[in-house]
Amino acid sequence: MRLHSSRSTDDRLLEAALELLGERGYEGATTRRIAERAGVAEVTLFRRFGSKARLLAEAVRRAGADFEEAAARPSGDLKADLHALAGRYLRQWRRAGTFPFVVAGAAAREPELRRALEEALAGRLATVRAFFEHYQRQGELRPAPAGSLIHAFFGPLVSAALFGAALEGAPALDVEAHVEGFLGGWAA
Amino acid sequence: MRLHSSRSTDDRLLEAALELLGERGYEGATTRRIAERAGVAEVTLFRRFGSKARLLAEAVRRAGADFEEAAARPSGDLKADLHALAGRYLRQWRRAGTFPFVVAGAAAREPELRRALEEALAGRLATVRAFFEHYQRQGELRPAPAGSLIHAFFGPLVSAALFGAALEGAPALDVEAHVEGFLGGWAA
DNA sequence: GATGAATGTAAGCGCATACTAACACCAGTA
DNA sequence: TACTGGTGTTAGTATGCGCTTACATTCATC
Repeated sequence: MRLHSSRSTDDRLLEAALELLGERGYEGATTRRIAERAGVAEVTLFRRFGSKARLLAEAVRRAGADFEEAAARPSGDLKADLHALAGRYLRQWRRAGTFPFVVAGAAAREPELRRALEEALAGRLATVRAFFEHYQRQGELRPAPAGSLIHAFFGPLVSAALFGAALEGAPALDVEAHVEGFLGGWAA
Repeated sequence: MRLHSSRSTDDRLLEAALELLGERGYEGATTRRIAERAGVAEVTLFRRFGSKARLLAEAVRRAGADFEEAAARPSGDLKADLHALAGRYLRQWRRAGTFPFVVAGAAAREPELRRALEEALAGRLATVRAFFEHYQRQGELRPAPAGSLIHAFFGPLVSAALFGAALEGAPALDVEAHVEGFLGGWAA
């Protein structure tokens, strides 16, 4: 399969797979529905990706790469960077809906998915870690372990997105206040 | 169904459902497997709960109640309370594995599950909110919106648990440092 | 010892799933 | 013209799903 990559067919399948993963979960993203949404015959899906598992793993890898593009590159102005980061991050989670939870849940029992997820997360993590370490070297952040900074800054964004997606009256996160609180706790 | 509640049968079904939800996801938690693990005939499951959806919703409600028991009751010593809270919370998430993500993902397409999840979360949320508001009244925490405090404190715990469950080399969370950072940002 | 509630056993229904086989079409290239 | 690679169409397969029906068994209470 995937002899000469006919890009647009693969693209449409991957995109449809991504959408349906978020909307319907792993088992709900059936090969029929994916093919239908992509405007392609079901058999084409199998011809090009071999199996549902490989298609979905590939789709997750691609979603990870998209996420990566918006990653953290220090500009020199820590506070401005944090604001921009938080905004972009929240927007991505909001657009993703339940997708990350579906994938995290399914990854436990789908080895191909798990590998794709680990790759995607590891890439993101390295970028973010480098971001914080940069500002530690500049002396603007305390020399705490990068893990602490990462969780202190991204954790509240994650929980706001998670509870926002799952619960109607979830408590809101004020980005302004969050950045202030983070700097209060971790600025040098 | 559920005429005279024969507790142990229901209990075993609910427990098995909870385990399988975490291990196999919503669709992977089949009625046959749940019944087998509970040591009960499949038909008994339907006689007592009527449908798979109702059984799983009930199981989620129960998991929420268990979580609730360990909830926050202010002792007067803020720092000690935060430590205890963080420890208990992390332990619960760790034991839960991917269960919360499975539920969050499935809730989007299973209305009964969604209602159960919303109930469980709303209960938890109220307790936690009361905890922070107590210490605000004592003048030990800044008078920020409760949502900001909740996300600032629990967010890092959630992200640590999430990435810990999904990724081998996830960055660790130092609870000690986390509480320090939180107080640095939000203590009055 | 009869009653009735809770459970078990066995068989199966209708349906959707992931995936395959066989064959037809069509565009671009040699 | 002939070939070839990508796709579509149609019709499957085997499997597992949620759920039901009919009948048998256990066991405490009256």
